Parts: sequence; C-alpha cells; structure tokens
Amino acid sequence: MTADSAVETLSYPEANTARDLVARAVDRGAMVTLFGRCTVEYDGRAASSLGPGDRHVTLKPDGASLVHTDEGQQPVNWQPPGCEHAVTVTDGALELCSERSNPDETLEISFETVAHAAAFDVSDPEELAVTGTEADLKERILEDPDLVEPGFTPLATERATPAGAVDVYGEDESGRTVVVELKRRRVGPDAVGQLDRYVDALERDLHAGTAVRGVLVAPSVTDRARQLLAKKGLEFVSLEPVQ
Amino acid sequence: MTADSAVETLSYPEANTARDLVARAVDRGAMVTLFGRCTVEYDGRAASSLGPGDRHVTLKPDGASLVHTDEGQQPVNWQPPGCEHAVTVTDGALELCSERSNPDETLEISFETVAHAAAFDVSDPEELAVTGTEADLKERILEDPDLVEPGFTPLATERATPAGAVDVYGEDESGRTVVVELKRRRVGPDAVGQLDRYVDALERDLHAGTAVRGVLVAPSVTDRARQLLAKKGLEFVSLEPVQ
DNA sequence: TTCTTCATCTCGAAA
DNA sequence: TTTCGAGGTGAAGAA
Repeated sequence: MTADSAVETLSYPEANTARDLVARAVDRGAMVTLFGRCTVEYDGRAASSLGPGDRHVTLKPDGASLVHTDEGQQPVNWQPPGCEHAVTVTDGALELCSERSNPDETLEISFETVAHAAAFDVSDPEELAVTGTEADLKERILEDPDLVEPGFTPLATERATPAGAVDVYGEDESGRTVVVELKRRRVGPDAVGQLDRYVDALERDLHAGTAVRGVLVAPSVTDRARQLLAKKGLEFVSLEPVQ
Repeated sequence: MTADSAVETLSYPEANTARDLVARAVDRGAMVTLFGRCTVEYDGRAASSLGPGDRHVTLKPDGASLVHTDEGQQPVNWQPPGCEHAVTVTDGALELCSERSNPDETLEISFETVAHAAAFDVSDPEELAVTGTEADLKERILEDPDLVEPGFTPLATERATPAGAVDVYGEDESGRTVVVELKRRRVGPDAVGQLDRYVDALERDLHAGTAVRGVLVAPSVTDRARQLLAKKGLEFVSLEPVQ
C-alpha cells in the first residue's frame, strides 16, 4: 500500500468530478466511500424511503452497498454483495444505483451535496479466527462426553432426521437414544421447539416404541423455555462453549 | 453543512496527527473513518483475532464501531452502540479501543499504517419509512378479515398468552377461537413451532376442551413446514404484506 | 438454486 | 434489566 496508488480523495467536489472518481474506482475494484447530504430509495423484498440527511455511503468491490447514519450498528439502507453499482449525474446531482436480481432489488442514492469522496485500494489476505461458537461447544462435548452426563456416548454429529440435522446424536449409559441440541448462549422457547422437532422425528423414524431422550445444552435457559422443556419431557444441561 | 466545519481529512498522517484528529472528533460527537493496514482483536461474548490487512474503520458518535474489509455486507469486527471510544499512540502505532460493559466487551484496532483519516459532522433528522413489513400484513387483515377466511372476526392483536403475544386473535364463523401468526415472507419450521406454542398455551389457558384453531398467514411455506403444519393440525393461508 | 440453522446476530417493545 | 420476536435479517453449508 503506497501513498501514490492506494488512496484518492476529494473534498466538496463537483458532481461530475465525484462521478469520475467513483466510476474509475468501481471499474478497478476499489472500495468507494462518500459522505454528504442525500436521499435514499429502496425497492425489493420490502420498500423504503429516506428523506434528506448527512450519511456515509460505502460501495464495495464485491457489489455490496452500505448507507450509514450517525446512529446504530446497522446500515439504514444497504444492498448485499453481487450488485452492479452505477453512478450518474442527473440535474447536477450525483446519483448512485446498486441493483441485483433474484430477488430484484434496487437501491438509489441521490446526493444534494457531496462533502467527501474517497477510493481505497484494498488488500486483505487474512481470515477472521473466532472462538466461543457453537462449534467450540460441540468439540468440547466430543472431547469429554461426560459433560453431557456420565456414560453418554456420541455416535454422530449433524445426523440427518426428517426434521433436520441433529447437533449431536448418541446414546446414554443404558443404551437409550439421546438427541443433543447445542446453543452457545442462553436460550428461549425457540430452541426447545427445535429440539422437540428432532426428538419427535427420530421417534417416528426409528421403530415404534423407541423412546428418545432430548437434551438441550446451553449456558442457561429462560423461564418459559424451562417450562416448555418440562412439558415436553426434555432435559437441560448447563454448559458454556469455552473454559 | 459548510465546507469549513463538516469535514476534516488527512492522507497518510503521522500517528500522532491522526490521534489528534480522532480524539477531537470523538469529543465533539463527529463520525470518524479511518482506512489503513491494521490488526483487530475482539473479546466479549465470543473472541476473535484478525491479522494484518487493509480495512475501513468507522467510529460513530453513539459509540458504535465498524471494521469493514473489501468483502461482505457485514463488518468483519464491530462493537455495538454504547461503547466508549479511546485513541492512543503506542510504539508509534495508532490504536483504537472501543469498550462496553454488560456484557464486558472490548475491540482493539492497531494501525500499522493510516492511509486516510476523516471526521464528519453529521446531521440527520429523517426517519426511515418502510413498507412491506409484518405490520402491513396485519393491517391488511384487520381491514379485510375475510382474507384469512370468510367469516373470520379479529378480536384482539398482540393478545397475551403464557407462551407470548399472539399476532391476531379472533374467532371463526362458528365461534371457534382462532390464533393467527403472521410472517411477511416464506416460512420454515420455526414459524410453525411458534404458532403451535401459542395454540397450545391458549388451549390450556381457556377452559378444558376448548378447541383452538391455529392459522399461519404468509406468502408461502417450505415442504417441511407444510408437513409440520399437517402433523400439528394447523392451517395455512397464503397472503402477502402488500398488493 | 432452495432450505435450514447459526450469529459477538441487531433492534425495538414490553414486562 | 431481561425477555421475546421481527428483520429487506446476513452468512454458511448441504441437498
């Protein structure tokens, strides 16, 4: 990354000047950012309209667009990767359009004023390494199945059932089938419903009369989830992904 | 928004110069963006590590932080609103730290090179107006209950049950209780589980022997969801939020 | 492609 | 503060 090539910026450019920078940057696969007063229209899975205000806009080389206000972690409007970015000047105003198909969606940004425009040539070879996920919880259990209960034996992970894949499938000390559903954090009623669907599907899939135990493994459960577990005859084991 | 006050930028600044700009901007409640080669460490609900690469960093006045690579709609690392942003120079490197409590979480960004730094004074009075939401679907049904089925009479929305609030609660032509669950888009098994919980809770809550009908209203359902509906004795009505 | 589930989900509303 | 469900959820993996 050198000073000559990596960054190109404009302060309060004319619309045509900004358009040229954006067009060139999009063409060469650079990341573009704009800041200024704009309106935003979206139409696709839903539809939205945003009146004039100061926002920060990002166009990524993979086709994603982001419109950020001064508040919130989430963009106020956006377009996912895979879009075509187009930039034009209409009636003296810089206009961006990001479009995609399947589903057909359009994002249109019209700038009343462009306060800042920048293009960045990005090189990022690194992958993010995350720990503390559900996958970590699964590994913890496979390494030490007694954490679920003494005598538990895992037989498969992601075992297919008519209701979907079971996180951990195994049997208890006395040979009964056990379905384990894992959650990396405190769970509500939805996770209980999920476990119940798997247990139900397996009881039908295996031969009649086979009792299947369902065990929810998570750091903790809410009250309603606990009541639902009791009603469905399911069990809970408290365990965290790490430590 | 004037040229004098709204935007302040630096290209390839010294670490101390960048620190001063960031510190002043954070102090006055401006939005800050940085672009350059950096590493990122996160520790909190999970933990992650990201080796050196070129990224775009945003610090928002509400305490949110975003780290974006050249790919993806989602930031590779982030911190939600409510954090304290701190900026320092350590061993000649610009370092940002965004920290919050409950849960305790820390995001640390260390710049090897700052290619660009900018501060933006933002004014955004507008609210986003969205259509095509679940609320629109609800209004559509309340205006014309026959869309659910001829003779359907809504009696309440968001009616409380021991399992949570029911979207639309009413009765059919023959006076039987009907629970309606709304989804703005095609649904899977999770939505069926949700409806089933409400129906079950209401049957217990009302007097014994009261049959409660459950109707899922959505544009469409997946195969598994349809099977699950059949097994649970629940119904489906195809309806979109708009048009 | 569609389907299913995970996510540092985020966000908002209500208790 | 916690809980619960909506979301233009996004993203990944499998069928």
